[in-house]
Amino acid sequence: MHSVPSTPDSSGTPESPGAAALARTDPRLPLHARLREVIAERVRSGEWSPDEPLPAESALVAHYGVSLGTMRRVFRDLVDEGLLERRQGTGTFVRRASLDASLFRFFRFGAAGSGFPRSRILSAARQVSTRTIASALGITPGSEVLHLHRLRLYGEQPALVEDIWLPLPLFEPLERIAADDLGDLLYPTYERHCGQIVAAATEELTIEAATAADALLLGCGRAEPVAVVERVARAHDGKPLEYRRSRGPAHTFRYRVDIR
Amino acid sequence: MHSVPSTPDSSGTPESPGAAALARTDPRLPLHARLREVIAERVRSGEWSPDEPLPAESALVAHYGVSLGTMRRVFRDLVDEGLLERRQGTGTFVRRASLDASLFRFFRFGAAGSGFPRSRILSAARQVSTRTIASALGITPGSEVLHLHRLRLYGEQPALVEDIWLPLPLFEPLERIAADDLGDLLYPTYERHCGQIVAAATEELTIEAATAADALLLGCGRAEPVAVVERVARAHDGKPLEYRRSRGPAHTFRYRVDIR
DNA sequence: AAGTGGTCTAGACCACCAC
DNA sequence: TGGTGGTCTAGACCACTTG
Repeated sequence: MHSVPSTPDSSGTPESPGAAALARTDPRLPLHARLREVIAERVRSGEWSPDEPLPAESALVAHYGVSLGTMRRVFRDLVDEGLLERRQGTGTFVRRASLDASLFRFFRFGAAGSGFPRSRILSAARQVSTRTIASALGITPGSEVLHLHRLRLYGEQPALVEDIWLPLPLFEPLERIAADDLGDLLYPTYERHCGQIVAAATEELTIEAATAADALLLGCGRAEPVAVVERVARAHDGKPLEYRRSRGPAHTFRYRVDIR
Repeated sequence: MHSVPSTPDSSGTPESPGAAALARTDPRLPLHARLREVIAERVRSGEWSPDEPLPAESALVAHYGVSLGTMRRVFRDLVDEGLLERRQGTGTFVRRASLDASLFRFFRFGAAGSGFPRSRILSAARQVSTRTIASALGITPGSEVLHLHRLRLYGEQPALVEDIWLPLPLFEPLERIAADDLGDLLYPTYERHCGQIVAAATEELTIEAATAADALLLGCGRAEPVAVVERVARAHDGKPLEYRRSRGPAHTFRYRVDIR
């Protein structure tokens, strides 16, 4: 028997189609780490939409010429990383984040408003970016951004005041949508009208005194403490998509962390 | 499911020594999940100290009669869970948490105090537990607890006021230690003198107005907003070990979260 | 040098889901 | 029914740490 243990490369042995991509990665890394980067790069490039499954693991195993165990290790890492999700019997999918609900983990409101909060867009207009906004969005100061100002309420109870800034060439389609049609959830709107998928975010919590304008909108006293959540939302490739500043009365603020 | 085809139970075939423990788990679960619970239970029972390695994976593979791949899956899950840590060439160890530094992720102080904060114990005394304390510690209201009151400072700058409650039969040894000898870090002290290892914690952040006493200690105005961090620290088996309430000036508060 | 965990492979069978 | 991911096994070799 001519056992073929390792597919020696001597003659014109046809390599796996994906071998070239693997060869471009750091050869000092373990194979699973190298393959993980290759797959992650394909995901970040937007090659697969969150609605279409990736090729089956068996197909990718053949494509890259690795074993099933290695391929599964790659997938498990990417799932842990939050890039993918797997559904048995269905396939492997690019994960689409659902961050809109997350903000409300920070605030507790009268149990009355158990449902989802409504949004009222107070204004939507072009604006020249300040240094802070430009820095958050990774753009050059002075370039134009779209600015949304909105109020979120539970029933008639004001809960949060938000300012949202979006880099402008990218989010131009939103300008042609009536403020009332933007919907309560913005991220699906970003995806539908601008093709931008929010995949991750960084939030920073601080405490400040309410401005006169915010106090009026929130129905709290002037200079009363408010909790401020600053969020930068990003695409899979890390590109900043949104800079958001949300304020809510400090007495409604509560946040839980579990430490390992 | 996934009945193990090998090792039929027909004759007097000697089963693996660990088979009995596995048999006590829910047979509908995958083998790796069942074995994970068995190992986790042994860890939580305190069978291994954080300084002694667990048996090598080869030994456990033989003991439980599972394959190496399954054993490794179990270990990887337990590492992800934060229960264990593995060091190549050295062994697998019960993880000991290092939570003392974590509190200071919540607060930013003058970059001056770049080092570690000092602790000044203001008082240490027995106390009858209130309902709140008893509920946090999972003990019956009215039972005795040890109460520590301390101030943490960067240089001469007050940073945090803390109240710490410890269930009393357990932490009695601390009463015989001079307040000045408790040290800046309490968790190593708990381990050394009471044999209690803190493995996890839950923290809850809220915003309140400073009490007169706290304002005095923190050097801030009366009724100024303060950030409150309430922590329940637990052993590996989930038993509450400590209830802690830390307050710091709101303007020094800052917290970052990364959302997948 | 011996023992530990880390990587990788090959192949079998099972459970779930959609068509 | 066919294809997907999930589980489990067996065994080889490598890399790291310690004595």
